[in-house]
Amino acid sequence: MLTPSETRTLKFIQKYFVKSGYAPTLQEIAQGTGIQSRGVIHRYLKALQSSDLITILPNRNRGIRLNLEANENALAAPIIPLLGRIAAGQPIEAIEGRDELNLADFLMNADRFALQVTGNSMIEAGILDGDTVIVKHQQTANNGDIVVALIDGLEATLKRLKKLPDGMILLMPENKFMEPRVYPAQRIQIQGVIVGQLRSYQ
Amino acid sequence: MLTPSETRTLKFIQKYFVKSGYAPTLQEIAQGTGIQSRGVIHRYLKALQSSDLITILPNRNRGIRLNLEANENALAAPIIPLLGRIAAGQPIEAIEGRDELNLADFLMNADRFALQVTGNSMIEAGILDGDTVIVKHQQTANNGDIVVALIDGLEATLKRLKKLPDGMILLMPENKFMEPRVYPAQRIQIQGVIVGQLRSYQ
DNA sequence: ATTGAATGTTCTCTATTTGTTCTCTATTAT
DNA sequence: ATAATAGAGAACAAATAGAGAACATTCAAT
Repeated sequence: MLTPSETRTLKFIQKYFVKSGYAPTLQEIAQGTGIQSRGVIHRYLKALQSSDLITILPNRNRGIRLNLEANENALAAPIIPLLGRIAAGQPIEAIEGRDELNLADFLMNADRFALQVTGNSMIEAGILDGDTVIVKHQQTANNGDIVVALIDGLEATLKRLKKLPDGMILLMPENKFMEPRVYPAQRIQIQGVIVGQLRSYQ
Repeated sequence: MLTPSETRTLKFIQKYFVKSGYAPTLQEIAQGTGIQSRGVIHRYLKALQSSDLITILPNRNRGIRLNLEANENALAAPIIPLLGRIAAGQPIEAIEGRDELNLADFLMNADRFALQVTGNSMIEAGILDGDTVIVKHQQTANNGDIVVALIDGLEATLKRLKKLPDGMILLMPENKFMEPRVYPAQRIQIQGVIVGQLRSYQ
């Protein structure tokens, strides 16, 4: 089991690796984690090596190898390191004040549920066939929300909501090959509003 | 049977575990449950150990392990109900044999990290400006994978990978307004492969 | 090949936090 | 009255966190 300092050290190394393609020096780790002494860092590295998380190539500069593949066990907490922003043709840029992504904050809540999407009606909103959407259960929605709507109590559909001035409701697909449809408000029942979307490439 | 204070203590530990990935100190438990004395907390921990709910590693900082039963009851496991499939103009259809979505299976592993995407270069693959991608840290990738690539050890970019027969590497944006680029293999370093993508609408 | 700076390594030392065991007090239910 | 529960807090040993000196090795520039 890692101590918080060891965890901090490992995360910094991982981050550094992705950003620059090679391992940091002890000095750089020290700076990045707010410590003055290289000796302290070295002690943490030995601990990480004992846990099989890294390999130290002895007496080599930047001689740290990450052993993350070997450690296939899932993490205890729904937290993954958030390294920063990536844009085409630029170095990865740090996001101030945020260095981890907590999926619990992001998605978990008692009134949420998931739906798998089939079809391409929302493809221009970046929701593809096979994606999963996280829906917050609620009866009402704002103009422009993507909602799960029940039509005539029968058909369910995922569309963008537009309330028209005459009290009618417009359900808009995000696909130029499909047509928006207009319904009187009483035929439409909102089941929930999209709060998240996710996709697996595995 | 647990006393109310013991239950309160256990709940706090479970919560802390989910949030941070390691156990709290006695001091932190005390603060979190509104108690002044570490000695009191220690007594509760001993009681929880007698009920086989936790294991105390003696004389170690943060040396509390949750035993199986306590782990299963931990509230915030990264699981949300998966209701079924939704398609345009049809009722929600149940998915056989799956009724929950476990984000841990999906995303969590020691060798994963997150990046926030800026720009529109992957828009036709359903990855929009502001989305977060989950990347598996690895040096190699297959043809057609979406990868985080480091060009000349400097610029990082998110593109689809094509290995050309002549040993060159093609980095393809998924945006018809942008051009693919070809590089000699030694200029490109693969930092990881996309295994997931997520978006928040909140 | 030589040299000097940077880097890795091993140490000793210090301070603080943490776990642990006690004793003491107060409240509540039986 | 007695026992169970709840808490405060003192005292001590161990673990953790860190600084920094000293030395060996590596590495890049000359």
